[in-house]
Amino acid sequence: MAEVNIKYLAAKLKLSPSTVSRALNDSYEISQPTKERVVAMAKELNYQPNPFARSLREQKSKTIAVIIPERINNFFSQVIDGIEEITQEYGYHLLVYSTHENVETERKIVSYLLNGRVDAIVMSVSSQTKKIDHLETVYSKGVPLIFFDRICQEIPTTKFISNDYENGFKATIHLIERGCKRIFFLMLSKEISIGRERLRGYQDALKKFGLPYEENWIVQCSQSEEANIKLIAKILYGLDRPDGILASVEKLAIATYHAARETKLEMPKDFKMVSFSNMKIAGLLKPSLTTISQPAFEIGSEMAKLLMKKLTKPNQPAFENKVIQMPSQIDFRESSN
Amino acid sequence: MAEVNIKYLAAKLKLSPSTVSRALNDSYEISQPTKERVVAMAKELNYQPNPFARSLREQKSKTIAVIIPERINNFFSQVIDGIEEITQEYGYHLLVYSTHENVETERKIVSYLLNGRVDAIVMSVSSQTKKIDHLETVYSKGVPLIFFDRICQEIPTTKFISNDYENGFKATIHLIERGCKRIFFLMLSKEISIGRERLRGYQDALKKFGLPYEENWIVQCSQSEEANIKLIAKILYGLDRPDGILASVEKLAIATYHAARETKLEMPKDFKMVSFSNMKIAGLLKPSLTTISQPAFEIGSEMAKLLMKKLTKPNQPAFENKVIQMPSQIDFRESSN
DNA sequence: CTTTGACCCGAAATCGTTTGCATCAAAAAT
DNA sequence: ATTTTTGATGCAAACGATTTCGGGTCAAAG
Repeated sequence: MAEVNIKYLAAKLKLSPSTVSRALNDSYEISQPTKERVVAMAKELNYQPNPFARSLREQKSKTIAVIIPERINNFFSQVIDGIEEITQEYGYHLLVYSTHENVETERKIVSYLLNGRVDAIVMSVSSQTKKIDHLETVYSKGVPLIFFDRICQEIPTTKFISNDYENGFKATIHLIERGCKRIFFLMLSKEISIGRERLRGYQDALKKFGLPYEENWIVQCSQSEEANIKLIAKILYGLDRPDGILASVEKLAIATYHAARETKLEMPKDFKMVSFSNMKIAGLLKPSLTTISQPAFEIGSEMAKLLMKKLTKPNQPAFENKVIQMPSQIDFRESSN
Repeated sequence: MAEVNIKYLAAKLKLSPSTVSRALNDSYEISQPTKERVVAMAKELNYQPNPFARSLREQKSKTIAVIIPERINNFFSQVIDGIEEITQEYGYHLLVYSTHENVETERKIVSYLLNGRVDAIVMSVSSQTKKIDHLETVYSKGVPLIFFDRICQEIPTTKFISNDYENGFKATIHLIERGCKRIFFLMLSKEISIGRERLRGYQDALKKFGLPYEENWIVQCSQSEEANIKLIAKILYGLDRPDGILASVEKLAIATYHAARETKLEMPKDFKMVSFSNMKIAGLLKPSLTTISQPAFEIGSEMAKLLMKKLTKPNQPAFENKVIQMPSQIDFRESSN
């Protein structure tokens, strides 16, 4: 493990550590020949500067935290791919955390990150997050913070989402046009912004067409897959069962497939469904699923670009308090036809 | 941003930084009353030790790197969930990198990690990895290293895989029993260990049943989804097309679904398929897919347990040079019946 | 002949912790 | 009464990099 550090390098070259440092950082104070000599030797000895020494001195870590509610989810995976695409060019590293939709875990993770370990945080809040004092702490500590998808409106920073309202609206209209009269809305939690926007779109669409709807058509699901399947199956068994379903997140669409199987109901004959989902194989399901998919990769890369601008250029202002919308795409398939 | 550090804390308490440090680390040298006073003040001022100063001093980072070939893959996501489950308890952080199946990217990522940034590396090598000098460098530098799934046999460390040979064998026999005579094997690359083992199982099963097979039944696919679909479609259009397919990785099964659709062939009527896959919704596909799924979460958590033992206890030996097998599960579904 | 400035480099401080060693008072042992 | 032990704390060095400050050389300018 005999680490080769800058002092060792300096000794080898019969130079001082300061000169070596400057040479490696291409300082104007060092002569060309010396620079070359240093760089050559550094390469030969395979010198790698100690990241902690540097971080300590520079007060920055070249590391970004990404906090997501769950890992087994195409949307979030794609977003991270998008982020990495950009940050890798700049030599930044990604610490990835999953909250598993648990607020307590979220609070804990966030608290780990307040000591300068990361230069910025990119996050999508858990569905259970109601109190947001931990997020306010992050903001007030001055850690650059960006939200996406599940955003927290109260914190004045930049947020990236898709046109959720519009797509909730469009999807509902699509179902109405396909003849649905009793359209249910499945959501994870009232807390999350994304669900609320999609819900508003749904409600406004019904209103526009003068369709009545009842409170219990808005179904609050939980984190438990089994519980959700049971809940949805119960709804499908009911006398006043839906003829249309709008699932605000992918996992609820999946649960609905299982529930449909259990109740022996068939899409799109017995009811139709549209879901927000970034599943790649939506077209291979039985029946294939009509989806509204967000430009996940682009959301990730756009966020990263904004971050890199802020972190690598001097005198950058704080992130503006605004919401950036990136359009989703609707793919019509069998489940709603 | 006025950071509260140990010096500030010491001044407030009218103690020296060393005493404060020892008190916070619960050293026996410090009296109980002082300890309490220090801890109380630390809490009040919300003191968070600077991780870089600590890492620099301690020569360890409490960070582990996880390197995977792709993010949009249930198997890898589950593995990471498993790792995180354990490491989080110990206060370790996870740097996650994707190579996108690209060796050059893999080399670059690995080289970033040789400077002590991480205390250990957990990885699954890219399908293109043939030369392994970069991995040897990691090993020789003494960075604890564990492989999983796509392992590198040449490096003498602990590796975690599933019973791939056995399952390749079983899956093939299953297809044979279902009447298949011309079973093709789809693989990503000859380089990856996992593919080789599964292939051996396939070959031995055919041999056992005295079934002849031709070289071109072993199909080498690429990274491009489209190219794979075209390739498989071409095979399915062929006169000597397969009546059974064993896909050694999930993405090739997906490609086969698309190819089948293109060629208007139907599973399981025209050909049957079994795939290695950790897809959760294999049962919802049309037709539902017979899968061999690895205990991904457990693989992750077992690796993490081994790591934590090594990293948190004193005088731990290097990882043994051995392969740990964790049994997969086969779920028979329509695609092979 | 002195001054100026460009150029190249080194000593030492700094970032925030941890820790080996020194200190020093009080209690215990002689 | 003197020495030894014990317990609690402080001083200063270290970890490995960057950077401020300053020193020296040499050529051009005054």
